[in-house]
Amino acid sequence: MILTVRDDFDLKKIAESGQCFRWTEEAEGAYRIIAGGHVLKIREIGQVDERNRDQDAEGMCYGHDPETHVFELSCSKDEFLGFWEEYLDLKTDYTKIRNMVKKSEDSYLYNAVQLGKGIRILRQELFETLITFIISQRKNIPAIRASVEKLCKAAGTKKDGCYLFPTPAQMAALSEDEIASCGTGYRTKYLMKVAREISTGEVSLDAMSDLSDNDLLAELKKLYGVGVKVASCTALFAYHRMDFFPEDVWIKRVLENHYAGRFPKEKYAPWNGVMQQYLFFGQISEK
DNA sequence: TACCAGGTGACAG
DNA sequence: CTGTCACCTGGT
Repeated sequence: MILTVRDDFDLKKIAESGQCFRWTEEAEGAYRIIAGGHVLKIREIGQVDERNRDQDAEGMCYGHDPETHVFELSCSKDEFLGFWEEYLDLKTDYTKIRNMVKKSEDSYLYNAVQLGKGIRILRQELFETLITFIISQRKNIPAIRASVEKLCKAAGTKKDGCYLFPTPAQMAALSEDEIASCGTGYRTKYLMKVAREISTGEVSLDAMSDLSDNDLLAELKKLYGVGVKVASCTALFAYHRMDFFPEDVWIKRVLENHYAGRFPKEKYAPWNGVMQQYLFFGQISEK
C-alpha cells in the first residue's frame, strides 16, 4: 500500500537513531523492519509538495506539513492499521514538537533538530525493547545488532525468511549456554532471570502500562540488570513515555560540553525524550 | 598486549 | 548517597 506522511519521517535517520536494532537497509533507501510478529518492507518513493495532493484514494495519509513523504509498503491496509500505524507513531505531530525549539533560546539544540529532522519515536514491543536494552550495556550498535540477531535465530519463530524476536516463553526455554552463545557475556544472568520472571507471569510488563512515569521507572529498575539507563530507554521506546530523557555516555558528553551538565527539561516537557533523540543523533553524526 | 565501549550490581566509605 | 570495581566479548 501507499503511505503519505505530511510530517517528519526519515527512514535512514530512524534506523540509525539507536532506538531500534532490527531495521535493515536491503537496498538504497529500502528497509526491512521486523517488529512485534510482523515483517515489513518499506521504501520512500518520492517527496512531493503541496501541489500534488492527489493519490490518497487507496493509501493512508497523516499530518499536514507542506513537505510530503510518500512510501511504498509491503503490507495490506488492514495489517497497516492493525500494527504499523501505531508502531510508526503516525498520529504524533513531530513538526509541532520541533517548533518548540527556538534558535534564539538554544542554538545548539536548534542545530541538532535540523540535523535530526525526520526522527520519530517508535512504539516498540515491551519485552523486545527491555531485553534488547539489557543486551546493549557496554556494547556499540553493530554489536547489539549482532547479538540480538543471534538471539532471534536461537529462539524466535521464523517468518518470511527471517526470525521474529522470541516471546518470553521461547526465551525462557533457552539454557544459559544457549543465551550466552548469542554474545551476551555477563548480561546472560540478567537475561535468564528477567525472561523467566516475565514468562511465568511473576512480572507483567503489560500491567506496568498503567503506572505513572515515576512508578514505571521504579518498577523497571527492580528487574535484575536494569538500571536507570535501560529503564529509561524502555519507558521511552516501548511504553512511549515521551518525557523520559535517557542519559548514556554520549548524551552526558553533550550535556557536559553544552549545558553545564544539566538539560533544561522544564522547557520541553512533555517531549524531552524527542529532544534527547535529536541531541543523540546530532552527536553520532558529528563523527 | 592492553585497553575501551551506548551499564549495572555489589560493596565500601 | 557517592565512589569504585569487575564483568563477557569484540574491536583497535
